[in-house]
Amino acid sequence: MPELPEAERARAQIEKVLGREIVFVDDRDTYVCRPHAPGEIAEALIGRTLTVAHRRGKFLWAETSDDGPELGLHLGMAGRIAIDEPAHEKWDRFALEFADGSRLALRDKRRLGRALIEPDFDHIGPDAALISRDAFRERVGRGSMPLKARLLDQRSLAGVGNLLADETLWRAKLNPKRAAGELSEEELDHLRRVLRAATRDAIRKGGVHTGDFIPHRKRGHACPRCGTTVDRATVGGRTTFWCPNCQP
DNA sequence: AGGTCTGTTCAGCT
DNA sequence: TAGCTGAACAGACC
Repeated sequence: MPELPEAERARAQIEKVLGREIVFVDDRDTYVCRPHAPGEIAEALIGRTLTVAHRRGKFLWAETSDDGPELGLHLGMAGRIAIDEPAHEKWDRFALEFADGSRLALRDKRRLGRALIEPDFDHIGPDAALISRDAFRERVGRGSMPLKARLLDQRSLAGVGNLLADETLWRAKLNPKRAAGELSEEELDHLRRVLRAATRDAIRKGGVHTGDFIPHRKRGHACPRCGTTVDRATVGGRTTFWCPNCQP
């Protein structure tokens, strides 16, 4: 279940194959490669190389040589980038093969990942790890939506998933159900600092889904800070855990 | 073995 | 327009 930290690892993986000539593209999965027909992505990429790998939030894209189209990739909920691993017939939803025999695959059990050319990121907000203080105040601190729902909205802010949202709100001692627009500037600034720190920690630990990032995120578990049993509810359409004592 | 849960994005409502 | 709901997917889990 990739979030920003996992996406950054994936971007680094893509960097390993920059400059290699693409000789084959497996774009047969019309769901993952929508809206393209089979062969369209292949036609656009064969003969070119990937030149630069970018990321904003969870969205990945690579520039291609000779003014070629950009290649957009998204890991969905279960995807990862596999470099030079033996091909997996079922789970490799998209793949590039290079002239030197190496291979890049979008390996995704759930099939919610995406691969497409000329991706459009106009509607995606600034990266959660890079957003300025003023932009954060403006984009997050508005509206009547629950604060957690606002953090998960990739148009407001790109990169925060369910686990990172819970971890960040727990560290910041903010209740996920509070209306985002009712936070003070001080609370928003604090939230932004905590979010950046939590994101850095998650990247360092190799991702947010390693198990120990937010250990109390289970029914009936105790808050690591005060021992209170955590509450559980659906907020913004997502399962949410919080400490009713620390996050009033 | 079957039902429930999982998370992100997007379409389609109000 | 803002915000909410459910569909899409398919494996993990109980």
